[in-house]
Amino acid sequence: MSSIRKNPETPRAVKTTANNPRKRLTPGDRERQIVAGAMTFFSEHGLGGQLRDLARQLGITHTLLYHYFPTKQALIERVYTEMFEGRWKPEWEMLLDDKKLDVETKLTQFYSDYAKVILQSDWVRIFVFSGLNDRYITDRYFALLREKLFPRLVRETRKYRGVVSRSKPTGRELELLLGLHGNIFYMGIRRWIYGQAVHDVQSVVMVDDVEDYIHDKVSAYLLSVGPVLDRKPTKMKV
Amino acid sequence: MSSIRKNPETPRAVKTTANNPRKRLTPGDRERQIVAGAMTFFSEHGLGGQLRDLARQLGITHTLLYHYFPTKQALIERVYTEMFEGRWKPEWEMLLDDKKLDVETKLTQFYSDYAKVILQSDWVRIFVFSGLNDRYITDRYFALLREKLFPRLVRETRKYRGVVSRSKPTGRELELLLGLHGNIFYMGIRRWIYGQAVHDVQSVVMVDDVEDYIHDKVSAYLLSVGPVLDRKPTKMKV
DNA sequence: CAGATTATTGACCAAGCGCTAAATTACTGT
DNA sequence: ACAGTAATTTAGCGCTTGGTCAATAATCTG
Repeated sequence: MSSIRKNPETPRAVKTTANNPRKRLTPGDRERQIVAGAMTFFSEHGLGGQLRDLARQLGITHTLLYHYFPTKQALIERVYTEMFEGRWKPEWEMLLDDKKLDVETKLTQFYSDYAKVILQSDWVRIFVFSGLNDRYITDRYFALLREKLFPRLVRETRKYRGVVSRSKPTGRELELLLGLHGNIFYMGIRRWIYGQAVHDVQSVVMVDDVEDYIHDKVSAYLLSVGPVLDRKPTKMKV
Repeated sequence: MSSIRKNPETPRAVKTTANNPRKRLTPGDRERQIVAGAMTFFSEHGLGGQLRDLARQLGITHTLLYHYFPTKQALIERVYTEMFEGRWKPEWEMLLDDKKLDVETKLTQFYSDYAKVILQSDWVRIFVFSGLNDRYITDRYFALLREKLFPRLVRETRKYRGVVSRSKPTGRELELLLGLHGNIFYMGIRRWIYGQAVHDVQSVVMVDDVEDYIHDKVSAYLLSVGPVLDRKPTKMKV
């Protein structure tokens, strides 16, 4: 949708003039350029952004987009796979399966690196756009997490608590875990959806600065999950 | 924008026929009906949803909307104020200021009631839509939180930890607090943006079921904030 | 029941949308 | 140099959009 207020600055066209002649790229280069441009473009204007505007931003005409992608949806799906499916690192699973490292180190290392991948404007915004839209990627991505990540985190958490059960995780167990996971992602939401500072971190890409926070969050999670889960759920009436 | 895929079911018009004649409401009733309809409509289709579709859903023509609201933006802003500004309860501040209650009870009671207000499809979705769009409400809403809520929560957290300082909260302090806050809100995001179950809670309105989870989250926060903050920030290289 | 009022509608507009087809113009190999 | 290929553009089609305005009809007043 992108525009409840009419777009403030119309992207300036890169006009084809005498000293700025029509550029002719190889199909491969042009396609990569389009996909890269589409990523940032859609992350800013939403999946409903106008192809004419994207084209203008790239300095080409919108019809050229249709030369490379038969339909807008095709371009979007290309962005999906490249940005979300393509950035999952199998080494994360290996790290979490490593029997030599202690749990706190593993979780902290994993989420530090994971955060570097997903805590970026493009990733967060397109993800949320998709969630609000048709959930095309969010559904698939959560399926990925449920298969490859959450079971490992549950296992490690139990190991940390000294619990040996291999049974299906309880609702409260999962809820606390998703609390940690959401905690990390919420930093991205605050930064790139609400435009609120993640404290003192104002750089375009969140990197080292957040590592302390992530370590804090992981520690807080591990520190509290045992006592909280061992406590009986006492409904406090309000 | 709402439609990357063409809208699946077109809202059926309530046709004006012989046995379903043109309804004539008082201006007050009609206006309320429009605003109420707009809330759910915009929460589903985004602020970019078509006024014609909203009108069709209400059983009127889109021109009638312009009789009550001069522009689409005016209607949206009306929704904003009614849904966000209008639902903040001053009694929350009184509850948190109550000197007789212990911290854990206060936080749990507050977030339980707060969750009932904000953890609803309309609220969460419109909030996030706005964040992705122009941040019109999110900015104003965060200003509200920073003024009326966060200072109280910081104060209570310190009281719980036995810390007497009244100094400006540190980044890590705020980050852990926002972790709790985001934890609560993240339940709504998961449920109404990602369409993922908040474990075993599938009802349209989240009510009692989440209270245990909220209590868990508050406990986890209070339990861990002291030890984590007392620990030196040790950068773990990844 | 006549007439005034006004809630509601139908017809319309200019701009913008995704998308198509045909014309151009920049490269490539010989 | 010159033809062939194909990357890129110009022109345009059908549809939708936010918004306008005069016509219609439901209700109120006398």
